[in-house]
Amino acid sequence: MTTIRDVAKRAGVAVSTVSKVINHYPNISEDTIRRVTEAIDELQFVPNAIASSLSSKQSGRIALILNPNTQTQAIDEITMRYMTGAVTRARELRMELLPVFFSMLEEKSVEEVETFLHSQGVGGLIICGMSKDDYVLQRLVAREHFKVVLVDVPISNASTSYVSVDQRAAQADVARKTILENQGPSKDVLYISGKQNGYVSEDRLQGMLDLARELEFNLSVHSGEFSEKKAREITLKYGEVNDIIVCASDLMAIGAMRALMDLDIFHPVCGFDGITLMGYAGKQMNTVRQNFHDIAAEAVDEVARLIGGEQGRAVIMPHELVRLEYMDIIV
Amino acid sequence: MTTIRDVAKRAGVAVSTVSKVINHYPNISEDTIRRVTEAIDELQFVPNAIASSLSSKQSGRIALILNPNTQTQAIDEITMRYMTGAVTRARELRMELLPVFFSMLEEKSVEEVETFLHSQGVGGLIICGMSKDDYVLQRLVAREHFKVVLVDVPISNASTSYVSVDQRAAQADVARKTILENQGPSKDVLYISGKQNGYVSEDRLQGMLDLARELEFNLSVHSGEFSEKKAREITLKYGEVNDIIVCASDLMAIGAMRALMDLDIFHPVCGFDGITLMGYAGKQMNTVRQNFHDIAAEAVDEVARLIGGEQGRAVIMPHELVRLEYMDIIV
DNA sequence: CTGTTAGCGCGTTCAG
DNA sequence: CTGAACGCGCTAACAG
Repeated sequence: MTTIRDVAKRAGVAVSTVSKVINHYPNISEDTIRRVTEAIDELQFVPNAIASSLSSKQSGRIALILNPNTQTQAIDEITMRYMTGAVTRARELRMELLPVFFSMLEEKSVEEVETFLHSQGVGGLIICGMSKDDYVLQRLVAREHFKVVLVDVPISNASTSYVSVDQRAAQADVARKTILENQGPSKDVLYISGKQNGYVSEDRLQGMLDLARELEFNLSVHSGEFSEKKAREITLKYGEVNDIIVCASDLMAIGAMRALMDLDIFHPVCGFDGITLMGYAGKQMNTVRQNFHDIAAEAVDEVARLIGGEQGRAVIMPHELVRLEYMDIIV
Repeated sequence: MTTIRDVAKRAGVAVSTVSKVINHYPNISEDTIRRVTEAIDELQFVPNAIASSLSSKQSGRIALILNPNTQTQAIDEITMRYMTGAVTRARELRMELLPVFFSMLEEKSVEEVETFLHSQGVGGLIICGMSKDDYVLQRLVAREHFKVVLVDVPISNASTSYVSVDQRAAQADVARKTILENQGPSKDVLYISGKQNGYVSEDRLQGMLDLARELEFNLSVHSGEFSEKKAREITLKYGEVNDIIVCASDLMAIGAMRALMDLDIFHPVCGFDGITLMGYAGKQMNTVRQNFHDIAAEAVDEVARLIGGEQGRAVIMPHELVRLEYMDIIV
C-alpha cells in the first residue's frame, strides 16, 4: 500500500505539502503542485479514506436511510433508484455512503441511533421515506445533531434541507391532463389517496382539491393507503359510479385498473411515480415520473452543502408527465 | 464523543484492557470484564469503527459489488434483496458494507479498482451478477488479492468461494413439475434459455437437457437473452407448435405468457427466480423461488470465514418451487 | 493478568 | 510558501 509519505519522498516535499495539494489548499506554488501531482499519478496513490476521516474528524461519510418495503417490488424500484443515484454521486464527491435500513433502527432509542451513527463517523444523513410515525427519525432530525436531507418530507431548519418534487402541483397536473384528454361526461372523479397523515399524501390531496375547484368537478376521496389491494377494493365499490379515477400512486392505479377490467368497464385511470410496473396494468395510463435517481443525487449535493456550513433549505425538483404501457417498458 | 480512554478512566483500568474486553481477548479476569462492561454501558460507549480499522489494518469492510440493471425493475427487486440481506447480516457481524455498482468500475483497470478498494480499507468482496464478459472483475478474482465470494458464479479457489442454488437441478425441478401437472399430449417443449455463454444460463440449460432425457420429450431451445421482449418474439414464432414453454427467467416467462395471450392460445409456462412481477403476467405460473436475501446473508458469512483464514468453497443454497398469481402477490 | 508505549495514515497547526 | 511535530481513537506488542 502506497502512502502519502511515499508520495512526499517521490516528489521531494513534506507530507503536509502533499496533503495540501490533495485537498486543494491555497498558497502552494504551481511548481510544487505539478511535482506532487505527477508523483501521485506515477505511484497511483489514493488517499486512505479511513485514515483521512479519522484525522480530519470530518468524514465525508453520510448515511442513506432507506425503508425498503419488502411487501412489494414496486417500492424496490424506487429504493434502488435512490441507492444508485446517491451512491454514484457520493463517489463523484469522494464521499462515502453508508446504507442503513429502517429495520436496523427499530427498537433503538434516538440516543442509541446517534451514538451508532457517530461511531461510524457519520456527519450527514439522507432520509428517504420518513413518515410522521417514525418517532426516532423525527426526533433525530429535530435534535439537529446531524446535517440531514429529507427526501419528500417538507421540513427544513438550520441544519435540515429537503428535496422533493412539487407534489401538489404534480398531482394536479397529471389529473388535469387525464381529465382533459377525456372530455366526455367527466363530472365525477374518484381520488384514491395515500396514507392519512402522510406528508406527500396530504400535498397530493391538496393538489386534487385545487383542481376540483379549478375544473369544477365532483370529487370523492377514499384512502387507499398506498395499497394495491385497497385501491382494488375501493374501485370495485365506487369505480362504476365515477368517470375517472385518479390515484396517489402507480401501484394503486394498477390495482384500480385491474379492478375495472374485472368489472369489464373502462374509465381512465392515472397514477403517480412513474414506475416500470405501470406497464403491466393492461392499459395505458398517465402518471407523474419522478426522477428518483436525480433526486437522490441532489440530496447528496445538498448534504455536502450543509456539511460545508450552509443553511438548510428546500430544493424542488422537476417532474414530468408520461403515459406508460406494456410495449414501451419491456426490453 | 466518548472514547475508549473515558471508559478506561471510569473503570479504573488501562485503555488496552478495555480494548481487550471489547474484542473478547482471553486472559482477562471476570472482575475486570464486569467493571469495564459496566463502564461501557453507563457511558453508552460504542467503539469508533474508523479508528479501529485504521489501527487493526483489518477492517471488517467488504464491498458489495452489484449490477443494477436500469432497464427493468424486475432486476431491481433482486438487487434490492441482495442489498438488504447483505447489509443486515453485515451489521450483525459488525462489518461494514460498501455498495459498489458495476457502472463505477467501468473504464477502470484492475489495478485502479484494486487500489480504490484498498484505499477504502476493503478486505473482502461479494460480487453479484458477474458475467463472463466482465473482464476486470474476472481478473480481480483471479489475482486473489482479495477474499471474494461470488454469487451464482461457480468459481472457487483458496481465497474465493461461491454461493448459489443448484441451478441445474432447480431448472429441471420446475420444468418437471410443470410438465407433469399438464399430462396432456405434452410432447414438445420450448425452452427459452438465458444468455449464451452465461454461468447460470448454461447450468439451467443442462438441467433441461437432463430432464428431456429423463422424460423423453422433444426439446427445442432458443436464446431469449433474459429479455422479456425477446421471449415474447420467440413465443410469437414458436409458441403455437409447442405444448409447454419453459423459461430461464421470470421476466421471459412473463413475456412468453403475454405473447400466448395475444395469440389467444394457452400453454403452461414456467419461469425462474420467484420475483413479484410474476404475479402480473395474467395467469398462474410455476417458478423457482430463490431466496436472494438469505443468499446474500450467506455470502457475508462466507466472506467473513474467508477473511478469518478459511479456504474457499462452494455453498449451495436451497430453493423452492412456487406458483404465483396476481391475487397472491398484491398487498 | 494488567499497564505502557508505539504506531496505523492522514490532516493540521505553527514556526521557519 | 514549506516542513516538523502532534494527535485523531484504537490495537498490538512488550513489559511488569
